[in-house]
Amino acid sequence: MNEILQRLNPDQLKPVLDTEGAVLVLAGAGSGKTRVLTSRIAYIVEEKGVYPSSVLAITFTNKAAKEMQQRLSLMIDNAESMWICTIHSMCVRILRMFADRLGYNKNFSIYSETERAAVIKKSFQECEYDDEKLLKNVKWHIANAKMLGLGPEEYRAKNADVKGIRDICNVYGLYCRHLKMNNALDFDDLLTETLRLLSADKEALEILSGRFRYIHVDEFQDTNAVQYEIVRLLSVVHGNLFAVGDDDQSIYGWRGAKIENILHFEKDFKGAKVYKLEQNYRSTKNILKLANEVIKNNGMRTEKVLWTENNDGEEAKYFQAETEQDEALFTARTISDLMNRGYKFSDFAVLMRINALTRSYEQEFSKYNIPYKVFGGFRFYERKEIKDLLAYLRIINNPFDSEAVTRVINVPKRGIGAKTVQVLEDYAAQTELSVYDAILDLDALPLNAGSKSKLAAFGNLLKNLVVKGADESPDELIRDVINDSGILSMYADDSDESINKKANIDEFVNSIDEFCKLNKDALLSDFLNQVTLSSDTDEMDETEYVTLATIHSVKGLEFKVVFLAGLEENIMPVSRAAIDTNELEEERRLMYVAITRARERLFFTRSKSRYLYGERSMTLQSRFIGELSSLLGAEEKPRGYSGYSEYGYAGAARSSYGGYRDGAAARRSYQSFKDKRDEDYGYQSDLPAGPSSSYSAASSFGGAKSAQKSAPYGIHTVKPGKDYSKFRAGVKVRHAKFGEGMIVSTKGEGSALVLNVSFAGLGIKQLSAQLAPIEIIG
DNA sequence: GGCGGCGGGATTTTT
DNA sequence: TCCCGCCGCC
Repeated sequence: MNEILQRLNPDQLKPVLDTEGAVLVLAGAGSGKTRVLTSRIAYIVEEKGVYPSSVLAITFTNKAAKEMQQRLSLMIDNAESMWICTIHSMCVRILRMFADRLGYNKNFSIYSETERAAVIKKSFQECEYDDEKLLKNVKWHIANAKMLGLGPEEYRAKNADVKGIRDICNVYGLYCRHLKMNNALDFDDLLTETLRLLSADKEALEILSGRFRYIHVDEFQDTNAVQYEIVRLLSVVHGNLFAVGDDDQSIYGWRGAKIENILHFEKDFKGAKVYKLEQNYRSTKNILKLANEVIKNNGMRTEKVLWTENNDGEEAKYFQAETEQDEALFTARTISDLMNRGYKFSDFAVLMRINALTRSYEQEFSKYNIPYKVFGGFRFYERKEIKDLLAYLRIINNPFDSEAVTRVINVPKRGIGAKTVQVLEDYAAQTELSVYDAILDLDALPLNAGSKSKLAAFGNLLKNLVVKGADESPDELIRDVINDSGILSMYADDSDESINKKANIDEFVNSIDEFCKLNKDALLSDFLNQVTLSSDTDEMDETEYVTLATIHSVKGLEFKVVFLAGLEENIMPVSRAAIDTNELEEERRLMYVAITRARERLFFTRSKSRYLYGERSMTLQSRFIGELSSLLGAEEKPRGYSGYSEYGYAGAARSSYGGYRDGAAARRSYQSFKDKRDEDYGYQSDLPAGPSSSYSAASSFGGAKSAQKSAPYGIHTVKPGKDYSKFRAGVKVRHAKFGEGMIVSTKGEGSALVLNVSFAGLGIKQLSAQLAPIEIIG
């Protein structure tokens, strides 16, 4: 134990030893708040004799939870009996414990944003509204009401002056009814229902607050009103609440997070003690200076100035590109340069405000054979083919889930169309049963014989699956779903799209296998909950790749080298923030979060023109660059590309994948995936070696590219001794992506040989002979 | 009821 | 640019 405490500085030690009552730690970025949290938990268990099972720790992501659990299991016994999870996971566990008291079946479905939107739309149409503007309004208000924890009636009462509030709340009410009928909860319901349980059911509150004697909340600045209330209720008896947060890092205001939770902590919890951590262990002095410089422009914050004993480090660089390709190219080359100086791919992150900016990076990184992974944006589980399979699983888990039933009633095509579905839904609504019940109650339905027989077949399919669900494990069930539903018949042709989708399905099956292996005796509902509550950063692993991510998704993470891309007005800050001080301040906090992710080197980039939303337009430099101008080092001039002498990096030859995206891929082993792929889809198992060929293989694979966890980058070897002397002006080449072209000039020699190649319709591209996916033709 | 073609709208950020 | 929804024809 002493060993653990000795690793803390005096500021960190104080809150760790202050074990009783309410404690708030204002922890600046990189000040070791995770260490404080884990040390404190270890301390109360080891020194104060607190049972691990009395400990609750709420984290912001599943990844953080997993890491904390791992660290603690090294420090103390019985760490697995602690509840360390996100607040949503915690609520799921609580709700399952008390589901019957709330009128739910404990196998309730959890609806993500997609399902929510679908049900809202359905409710909207059932109310016979058709004004598109009203629909948008409804969506906004439902989200708002949920954030505040208000039901339809309460919300209407509180917003009587809002135009169209009647219509809005009609739809909202119907939406709630649908979810209830489907035995489903959306993300917000998980919170509000838990809160309802805790405030209405004294016994439940007693049981829970009796169990959790010591409550810890990480990223406290990002708790919203409902979450705050849950935490408050849980700790009201003993008052042992330990909250860690940083108001400067509050970036979820749009999701209802309230900085006030931090700012008013002392008022809300009488006798609360507040500690500040301002020493940063992560970044260089130069990086911290920038962080402090930006954030001081915000008005509403607790005064804090980060300092460090670390070195000055490199000055941050600012690069203004002409186009987004240039911007990505600069980054790709800088990464290549730094790779020669001992950095690893996993040391780099390119951070951006919006997902839409990743494209040019994906292209350039592929060209340069820089492996990357995209976080944020479309998740693996959001793909249509995966959602379809998930819907089948959801039905098995919870047959009342009519949303899932209607989703797959005609997937694959069974000749059951919208009209038939309408009849089923009408019947379900009248009888207050589910669509599943309606299908099994065919005789009562006003349908012709043809439709009935089709429905009967579908009903049998579902019934059999549900029966199997009673005693099969998730990995067996998914195979039943695939076999019995005949879903693969949809992707029987050999188009790229079908191959891609089948590969995704394959990965999905693998992910279930892995889940079952990791969690013995796991139930289907455990898997489904995990899937809906996981984010793609949860899937980050030790593999070597560059991280392409939104700033939001890298909260809590750190990288040696950070590129902050797209520093332009209307992107960062995003356009609407220009007119609203609160929003602008949140954008500035985003900037602060982004800067403080960097440990050693920081690059700011922007493009003077950008292709966005289908058109190219000129951009304006971000105001945040202006706020930093006094500190920014010599601007990196766009100097053609002649300034870069190094085009390769040591070890590039080992990398043969162009890059891969999608989070779920990370868990699958490359080898098993490859084998499977080869036998199932008739792939050549021996891809021609070398960057060019494997790049094209990767690109044709679209989203299914798999991380190579078990055999990283060593799988394909580069064609030995590429003969660079053949790359001369006038020679025709074929590029994996650009097609045929002709070399117009060359520069450098050996592995540093650079080619200017002219492609029809694309103009002249500059390519590395060693790395670019090109080959000589004719 | 299925399917192809066309037109309009969209892009903040996510548990 | 891409995706989705709608419409009209098979």
